[in-house]
Amino acid sequence: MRPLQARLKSIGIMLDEDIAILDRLQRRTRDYPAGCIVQREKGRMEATRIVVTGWAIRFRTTPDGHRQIVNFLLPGDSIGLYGALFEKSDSGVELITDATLAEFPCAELMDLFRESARLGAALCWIGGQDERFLEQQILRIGALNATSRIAHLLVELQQRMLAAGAAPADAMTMPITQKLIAEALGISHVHANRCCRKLEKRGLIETGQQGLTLLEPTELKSICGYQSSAGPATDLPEASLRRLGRSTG
Amino acid sequence: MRPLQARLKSIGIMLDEDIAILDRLQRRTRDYPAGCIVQREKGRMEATRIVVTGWAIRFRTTPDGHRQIVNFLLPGDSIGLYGALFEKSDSGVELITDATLAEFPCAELMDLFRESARLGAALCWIGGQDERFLEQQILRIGALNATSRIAHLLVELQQRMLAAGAAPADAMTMPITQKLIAEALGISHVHANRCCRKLEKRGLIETGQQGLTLLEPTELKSICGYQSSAGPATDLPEASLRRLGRSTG
DNA sequence: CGCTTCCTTGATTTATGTCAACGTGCGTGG
DNA sequence: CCACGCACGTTGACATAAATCAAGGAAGCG
Repeated sequence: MRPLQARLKSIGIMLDEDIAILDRLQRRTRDYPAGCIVQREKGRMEATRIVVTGWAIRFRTTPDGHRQIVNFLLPGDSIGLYGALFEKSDSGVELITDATLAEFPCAELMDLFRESARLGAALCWIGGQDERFLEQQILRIGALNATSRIAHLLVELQQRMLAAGAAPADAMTMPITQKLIAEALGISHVHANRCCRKLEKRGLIETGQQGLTLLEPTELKSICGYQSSAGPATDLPEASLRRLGRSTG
Repeated sequence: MRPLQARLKSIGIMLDEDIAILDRLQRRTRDYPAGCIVQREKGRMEATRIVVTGWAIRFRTTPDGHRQIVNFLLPGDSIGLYGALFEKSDSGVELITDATLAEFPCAELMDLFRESARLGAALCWIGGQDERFLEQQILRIGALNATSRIAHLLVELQQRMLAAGAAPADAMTMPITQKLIAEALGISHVHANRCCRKLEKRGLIETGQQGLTLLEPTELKSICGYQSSAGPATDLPEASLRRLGRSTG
């Protein structure tokens, strides 16, 4: 199953017909190589895209050339979900691995809203989750020290991989470099390296050529005081579910 | 005119009937004193609220007691816009001035989506803007030094006041303390004070008992490399406007 | 009047940035 | 095949931004 469907299925309101609609929406996919800029900063948003496989980053650049990663995009995440509502994007999107993206015109998304109120709500829910990820990022950068920031980020990414349907074993290894960690967390890559080495020496993570591996997620959580956000299964209020079920017709 | 209407009117798709609907949605208001916690962290979201007058903060707290402000809420901003989609809120909301809030059940918002596709899109647009504010906040905290962070925050808040319909003169003074600035930008209040004093001595801002005043917004922008996001007037693509106009019926 | 909150400033410590150098793997092109 | 450049990781020495500790002043408020 595609990761978007996996995420939405976990909130418990998806019917088979909804899954079919989502399959249709993502029928056109395209492969891109790592390093590809899928969305330019201040550029037009032409299409809505959904990450099917691979990882990407959403970033912004300051006038002095400093690049800040605002969020990582994993399978199941959207690029330009509100594309129909905004002429331009403030942030850019770059692929950090080879990736497969599902692409469709922004307008098709609005048709989907008409077709199924449940799905419309589900996609708003995705958007709301994005906002939570940004809040988590602010918490990390604003309130934690460098080592805790790294632990916090790694734990969040793992949770998100699991939510997108990755097998628990696969969700331990992620295709990120120390440089990316540094750019995401507002620290220098030298300092990021030192903190990573510290975590590695404590046996909490492992770095290899294909990425970074979490060895002790539980301990990582404890050193950064990670608070998991409200679980998806219990998150959608029952009253809303019934409402949406009715209005679909 | 209420600030929410002012913000939406500036994007150019509001008809008189839409304004009337928004007026009706905000017919029930309630006054709260400064310091009031309107939404508890990890608490249930009972209602959707819109700030009519006054300022608030959205915050999160780490296990070690550090409070991080993730966003400021100004007149026209929403609290719990996606209330129907999430059982609990991850962040808390506290009023930093006396405030008037419009309150209505989350479900009423979904009725509104059915009533006017234009308004539904407009409210998604508000949600999308919130996301941009969070991205700005990440950029500030992650990529700028303390003084620039302060300048950047102040400029953004002023822009947002203007967008909500404040008179240009009023948009110069904001009801925030140095402690709040520190909590928002991830710096100590002592350091925030030193940076503020530096800006004050350069004649860029002024601090008085009723708040902080921007004297030289232009220069503040230049010292932090502030990039204004795409303007609202040109932001909603024409194609979407026409689409929405039709589907309203 | 005492309490609280906010602002202010100085002295000192600490976390993190910067600069510099070097190793490794890896793809590219000769 | 080798030589080369390039991106990434690693480590040390040093510089600096910012945190912490400490103390006090001013304004609001019961």
